[in-house]
Amino acid sequence: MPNVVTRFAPSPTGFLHIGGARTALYNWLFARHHGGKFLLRIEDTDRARSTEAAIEAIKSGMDWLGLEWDGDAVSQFGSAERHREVARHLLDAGKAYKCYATAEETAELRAKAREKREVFRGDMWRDVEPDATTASRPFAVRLKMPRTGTTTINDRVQGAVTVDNSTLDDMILLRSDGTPTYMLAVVVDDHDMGITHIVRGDDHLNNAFRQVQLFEAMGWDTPEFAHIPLIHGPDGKKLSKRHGALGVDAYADMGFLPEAMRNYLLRLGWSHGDDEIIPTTQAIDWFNLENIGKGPARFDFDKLDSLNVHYMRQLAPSELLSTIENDLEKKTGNGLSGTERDRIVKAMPSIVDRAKRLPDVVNGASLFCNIRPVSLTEKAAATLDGQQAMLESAATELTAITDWKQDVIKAAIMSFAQARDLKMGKVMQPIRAALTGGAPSGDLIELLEILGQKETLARLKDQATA
RNA sequence: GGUCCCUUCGUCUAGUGGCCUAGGACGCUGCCCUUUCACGGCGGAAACACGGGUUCGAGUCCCGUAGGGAUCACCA
Repeated sequence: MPNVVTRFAPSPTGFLHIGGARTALYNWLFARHHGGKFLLRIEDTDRARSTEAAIEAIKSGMDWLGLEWDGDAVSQFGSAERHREVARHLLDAGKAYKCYATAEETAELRAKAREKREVFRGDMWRDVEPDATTASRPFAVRLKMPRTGTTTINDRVQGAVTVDNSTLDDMILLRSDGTPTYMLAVVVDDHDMGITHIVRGDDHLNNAFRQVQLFEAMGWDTPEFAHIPLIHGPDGKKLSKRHGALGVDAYADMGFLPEAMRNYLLRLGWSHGDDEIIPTTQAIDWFNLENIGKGPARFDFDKLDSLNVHYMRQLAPSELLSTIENDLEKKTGNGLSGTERDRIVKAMPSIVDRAKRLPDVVNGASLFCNIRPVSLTEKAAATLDGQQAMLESAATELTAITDWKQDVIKAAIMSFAQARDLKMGKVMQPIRAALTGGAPSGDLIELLEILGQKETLARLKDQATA
């Protein structure tokens, strides 16, 4: 398939939500798979609702996801003159006409038609000759839709979908203030930008039939369409803010890795046999339009989490550390020292073992920083209550160790417990509480070793004297 | 309401008429490992929306019913 060109065309009225992110991903994947181009076009023809902040949010969301677009992002509004020119051309060719009805009149007629259960085509001026009374009035430009026959789209996802032309309305191309509508703008832009494949949400499927008519009126080739099903919330209803209708930046903040997000979004509505773990390079290799599912999919945080766990474990300890470093320093309030860094890298495998999201890693890693005095949870405080003397002598026991290694430490603690006729748990639990303050932590002996004798003793003594 | 689309375990899905006593993943769950938390290992429960056809044979094809969704702007 030569010269594939796809595009992602969001309207800048908010952040890049999860559905848009998936649409962008599919477009990107398809283009990369075919060695084609992936373009970004901002659909900002609605001046009132478009904001610069939203444009930035969309771009940064795509950056985070690693969806690089080719060339500069295009502003649809910037081509308004070209859109008007096309409308004029259609007018001259008799394929469009001037409609002098006001917005209010139109709304009224529409309501009536609906009451009578008739299709509203908006064609009240279609066959009326303009006369002296209309000459000075503002007008909208409408496309003359065919009245007979059918239009069928061979959608790459939905299959062949046919609609009666009689249900198509004479859509507005130019508003009465002379500005182009989205319907006109998309078609013109998609043609001008040489888009070969339009991959978008299936909320646009109905629009596609009308857009096809516009392509044909201009004598342009119609691109291939692929309308992908929408993403729903966990309850099967439309995504709301309560669910996952957050910006992708929110997912970044929650501590998901972009690679995990890509894998999740890819599998949400697309499949490749039984494969679940599909890194991006593999995805580019495999992606196609045919394997996109037809039904809407629900968003599921658990599955996203499990993918996130997988990709966190894929990262080398030092890589993971550098991705959380900023957050870690924010948490501890200090820059990372060399020893702290060494401890964290050493402990990383066990930290990651019990982490689902990046903040879990941050918390786990923070235990290996110099964070004295350790702040205690209520539970930890209760565990420590009355154990001061025991901790004191345990610390003394540990001070005697000259070879600070796990097996040596373990042996020391065991003999310490035995000598006092204490169960291991009775010794381990207070030590853990003193060292971690009650934060989730891994193997205690390993923690001691990595923390080092000095820091361990210091933390123990903090609680022993408390 | 009109038009269009969709319907396999709780969720994401495999399945393109016989390989399906329906497979995988997440989640749930039993056991094992673990003198701590988790990880891990081995198991388990769990679905073809319903009703008619077509066919030697249907999750797979057709029709109907039900349910869900999208859309019906001088928004995009």
